[in-house]
Amino acid sequence: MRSERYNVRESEAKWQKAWADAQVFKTPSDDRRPKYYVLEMFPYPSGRIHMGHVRNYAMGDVVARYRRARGYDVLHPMGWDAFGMPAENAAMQNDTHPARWTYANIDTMRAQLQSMGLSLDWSREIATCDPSYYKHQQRLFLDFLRAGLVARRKSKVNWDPVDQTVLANEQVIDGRGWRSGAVVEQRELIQWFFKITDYSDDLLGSLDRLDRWPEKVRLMQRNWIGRSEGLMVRFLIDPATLGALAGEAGIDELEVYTTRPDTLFGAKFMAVAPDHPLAAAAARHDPALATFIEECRRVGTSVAAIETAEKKGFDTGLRAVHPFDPGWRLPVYVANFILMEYGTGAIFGCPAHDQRDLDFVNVYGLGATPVVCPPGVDPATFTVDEVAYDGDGILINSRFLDGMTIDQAKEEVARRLEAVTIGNRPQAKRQVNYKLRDWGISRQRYWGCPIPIIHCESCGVVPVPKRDLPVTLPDDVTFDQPGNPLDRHPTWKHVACPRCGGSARRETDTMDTFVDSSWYFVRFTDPDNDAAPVEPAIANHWLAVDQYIGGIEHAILHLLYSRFFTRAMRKCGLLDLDEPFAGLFTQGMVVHETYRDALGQWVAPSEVRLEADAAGPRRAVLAATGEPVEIGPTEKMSKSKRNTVDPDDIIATYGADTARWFMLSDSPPERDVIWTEAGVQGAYKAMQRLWRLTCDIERVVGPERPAAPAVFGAEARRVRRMAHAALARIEDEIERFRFNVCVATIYELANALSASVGAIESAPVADDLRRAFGEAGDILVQCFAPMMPHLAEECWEALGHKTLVAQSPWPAVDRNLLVSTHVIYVAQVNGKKRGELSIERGADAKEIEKAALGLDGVVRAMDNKPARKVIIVPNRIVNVVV
RNA sequence: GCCCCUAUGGCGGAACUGGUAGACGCGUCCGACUCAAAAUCGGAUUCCGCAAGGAGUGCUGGUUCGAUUCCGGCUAGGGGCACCA
Repeated sequence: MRSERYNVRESEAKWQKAWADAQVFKTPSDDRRPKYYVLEMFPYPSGRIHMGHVRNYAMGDVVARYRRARGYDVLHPMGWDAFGMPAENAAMQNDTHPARWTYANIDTMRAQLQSMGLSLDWSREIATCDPSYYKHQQRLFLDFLRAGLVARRKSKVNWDPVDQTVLANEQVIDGRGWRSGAVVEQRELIQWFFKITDYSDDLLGSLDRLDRWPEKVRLMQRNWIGRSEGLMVRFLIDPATLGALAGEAGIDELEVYTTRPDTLFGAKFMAVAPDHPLAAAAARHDPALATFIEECRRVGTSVAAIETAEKKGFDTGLRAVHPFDPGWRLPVYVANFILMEYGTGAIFGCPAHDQRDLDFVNVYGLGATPVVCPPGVDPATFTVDEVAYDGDGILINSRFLDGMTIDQAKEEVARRLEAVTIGNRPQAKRQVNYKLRDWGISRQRYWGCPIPIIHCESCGVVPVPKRDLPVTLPDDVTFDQPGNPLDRHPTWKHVACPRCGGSARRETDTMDTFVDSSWYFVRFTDPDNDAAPVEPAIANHWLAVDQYIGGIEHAILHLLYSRFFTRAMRKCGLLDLDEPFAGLFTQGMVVHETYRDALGQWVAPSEVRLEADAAGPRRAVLAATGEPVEIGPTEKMSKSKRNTVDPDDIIATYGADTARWFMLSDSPPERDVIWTEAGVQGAYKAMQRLWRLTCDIERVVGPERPAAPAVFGAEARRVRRMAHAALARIEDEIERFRFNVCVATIYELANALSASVGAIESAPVADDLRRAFGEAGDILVQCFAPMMPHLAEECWEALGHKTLVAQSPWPAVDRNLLVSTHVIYVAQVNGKKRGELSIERGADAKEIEKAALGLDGVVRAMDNKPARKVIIVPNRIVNVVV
């Protein structure tokens, strides 16, 4: 007789050791079975794992264990995204070294992850801050450089004044640094760039083929890449208006990019960005304009500034000639709402059909002539004053375009202007534009991968020869002042030029940490390779990642960069792969109620006692003092609001299986899960119930499993049918990432088996039924094994197995059991249920109709009226229409 | 401003491609066991109604024998992008 209570702590330790001893999760490199690569986004070693990690890795582990049972050669690795600012901040605050802080955190978090019982191949563990990793990243940089995918140029950058470093566009959120939250400033610096824009079109077009990605993520990337089709149009400047500028180069014309060439006859003005060369040229002769430009710069690009800023402009005095009318002049303004970074930094303004242009002319009184008339509106009376019209319609007030649709007019304008030649070039050409910018990777920080470049006064920019890699970070650095410790290190940056041997200077910028995470999934396929970043044959075998799982917050940054890296590595001959992640799942967050005490201070859940009040509202008090606590909104777990729960505490109290089970029950994986104490206790009870059920089944089955009988009796058939139906459903739901429905199905099976076993009063039980219970018990345990692996091993052993369930093949569904001889029809009258009838499968329509019309409920509802029509849906429903 | 998603009992959520709305869990109530409690087990639990029955998937209109599911129009909540020409 077994213990009635499942001892979580003992069992979890025992089975974790058993898995490790048998090396169950180590992925050999010479397996012939079909491969399956499942990966969860690797963590930043911040100190301790949080519930978000638990959820992420619980899901990934379900997939890994399920695929392993289904006979796949599964790769399921783990590593550390280990470079980054927090390590430097910690170094500053605690007088430690970023490396020591990082590796200590890794040790802590590794132990925590191991306590979760994840089926990871720890022999492949990597940390991006290890020279054995970043050495290869430096090689990749040099490969990319040789392939023309790296650029070094002066550019306006987003400068984070708190972190004292540059940020990529993707890392600026609402005008603030994504990490520090500081308002970002604009600075001009020389930066290293990865030329992600070389792949704008490919990165966009390939999204259509990522059919196992969430539509939401594809859409976000599509918008981020921001493709638009338009026309580049050259406007000549009327020489008579040049004034003091006469004779200067490059000011005789103004090129603009437009997606609405159809509205050319609605043009009222031209405008250029304050940074536009034309603005600069004009400002040299006009101090007032120079002052205006200076003002524009000061306002900056923060969200608040943009929202409150009025449309302002400064008339340069220049006049542009309308491309279709040599006598038509357009004033050229410098305007604060034109961005130098997009298009050509210059526009023609059509106020009637662009809100910004309309706001602008309403300040300067330039008027608005509508040139697109909405359907059903009289062109003679159609005017635009406060709200620009950007909808569909027919061209008006536009000479030869009148009567055309917008598309026809765009085509006509493009066709005509392409045919006009000015100074050997056509006046216009069609052009595709993207919002996507090249990826600036230079960071003025210490704790990152050094960029392997040497600056020599005579040779210029010289790549570090591959034989000299890695360029390692110096250990003896100080963090007692802001700025880059590498830059102020006494000796590190002084080196001999590899080309001429003269004195030279190392590049002191390090790479953006997003570079580290853009190829780690490739490195996992061959992590010990010292000769090269990857072995193409091995990488090509394992990649693409079959299932990638992580948070939606990486929808753009990390996923877009990784897609770029895959293409860049392909160009360098390192990979033969289109896309890195064939399947992507973005999980929801873990959220928790927030609590505040009487003073408004945040209170942690562990300090709060919830008091159930029969019907009234829920109340909470401080556990220590009984003082009331206000229950606030349920939000993402965060340290600042103190609404976190430590996974360690949960695992110590309830076990890893409980935490995993709770994460998978109830909430659909893509939605937020609300963490509650009651929910955890529910999961714990479920675990104990499953254990008791297994013991009950084992008692009925007995020590020896009977052989399969020639014929199963009715009850045995019913038990087997329940088990196989649940199994079929669970397979389907796991593959569709519907773990909450899996959990529900497991409960259903457990409830049914429990009732069935409970009904057995005493021995002896017939062999066929014992056999059926044994089989059903096995299926039940194997179904929850991916989710509660420790409990499953304990149950598997209790059921008399000598093997590990982690190494057992997934049971095969016996489809014959799922087909029953009778089906239940729902009988409806006028679409309302009035009864049901059990009838032999395949009965003909007449028979079904007769049976339905004979049901009491149907007769009553028909109220003596004749049936006008009877609709029969095979095996489902019969509807009588009266 | 533009784009997208979501809305089902007290709560989290089920409902295959239009076919029994509310599976499963939490909570609550009743009962059993117990001196008592915890644990466990059994039952009830969308709303109105004693019942028969009726209403019901954010609101509203439509298609259909039949709509949580499809289409149109709203409302609310959430998210992404954002002077992108």
